[in-house]
Amino acid sequence: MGHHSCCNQQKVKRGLWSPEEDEKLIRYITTHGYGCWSEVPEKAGLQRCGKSCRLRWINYLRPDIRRGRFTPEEEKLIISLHSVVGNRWAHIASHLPGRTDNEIKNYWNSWIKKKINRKPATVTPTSTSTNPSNTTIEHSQINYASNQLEIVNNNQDLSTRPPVHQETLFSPFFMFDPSPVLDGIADHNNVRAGELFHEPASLNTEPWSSSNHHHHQHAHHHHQIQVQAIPSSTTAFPTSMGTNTYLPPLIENMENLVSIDQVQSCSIDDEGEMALECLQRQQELNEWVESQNCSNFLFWDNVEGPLGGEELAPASSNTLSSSFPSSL
DNA sequence: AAGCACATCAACCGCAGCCGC
DNA sequence: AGCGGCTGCGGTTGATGTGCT
Repeated sequence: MGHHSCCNQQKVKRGLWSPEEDEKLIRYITTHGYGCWSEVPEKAGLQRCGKSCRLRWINYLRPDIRRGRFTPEEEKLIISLHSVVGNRWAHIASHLPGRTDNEIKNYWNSWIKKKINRKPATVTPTSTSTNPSNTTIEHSQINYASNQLEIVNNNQDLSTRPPVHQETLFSPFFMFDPSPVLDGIADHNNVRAGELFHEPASLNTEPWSSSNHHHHQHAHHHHQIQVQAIPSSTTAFPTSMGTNTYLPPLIENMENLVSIDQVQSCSIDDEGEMALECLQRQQELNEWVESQNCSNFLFWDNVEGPLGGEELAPASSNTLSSSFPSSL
């Protein structure tokens, strides 16, 4: 096997990250950004390869990470998106604010295992449902009851079925109706339900100097941190992160950071869809942000309750302990 | 209490694609 | 055009946690 090409240097540490390493990485990123990941380990004083640093940051340390159990709504979204795009975890993650592709992938794999194990019991003749909310999920039928998800496949496993209909790729909300759950949220936040998912999804899911459309991003975003100040008086980090108790001095600088993608993004994907709808959404988002006094770009804190946020890991203890498994 | 099986999740690996030279 | 460096992605592994017997 051997190490990755970027890790050929002497004594590159592997395995779980220690709290000290995390602190070094956070401290470096918050003060310098990460123009070139290959330079990060050296400059941050880490015996890690750049790839490992990037992974650690993206999957664990970045401030907008959302941890804890997936809510039923997130599960629905994952299922819907997976039925459309297949195992494109990064794409799916781009629609789930604060969730990482790794997390979704892990979730799906473990979930699929359960499905496979339970498969004989889950097959029901409900695939003829006329419920319009399910009509675009062509080969599967999803039942939701007591947070138990049931997928009934028509002779094909979701995990192996190829993506369908690229034109529906970015319209997950056309596949099911989130309104019963989200109405309250929309009312509360003066935002339409669709926006609630759509906008933050494109806002948060990639690190500051990155974007979802990796095919064209490198030259545009590397070697600089796109920074815009948010007139924020409160922390921009999910409380569920527990960062308030972990590294308060280190995250101070980050509160006012938001990528140009977060401001401009409209899920411009490599498939190149969006344009007018995107621009409209951007404008709506800007207006909404202004109307909200820009207190926060992370909606999830606000919607935590209605969306089943009680299922999220309790802020401090759980998150902290899981943040540093090596310290346990 | 001990041992085992299973579940979860952080991290690694290899590859693809892009860019600059 | 070819090469090397870099990033991002998806598949996979391995350590740890948890529940059951």
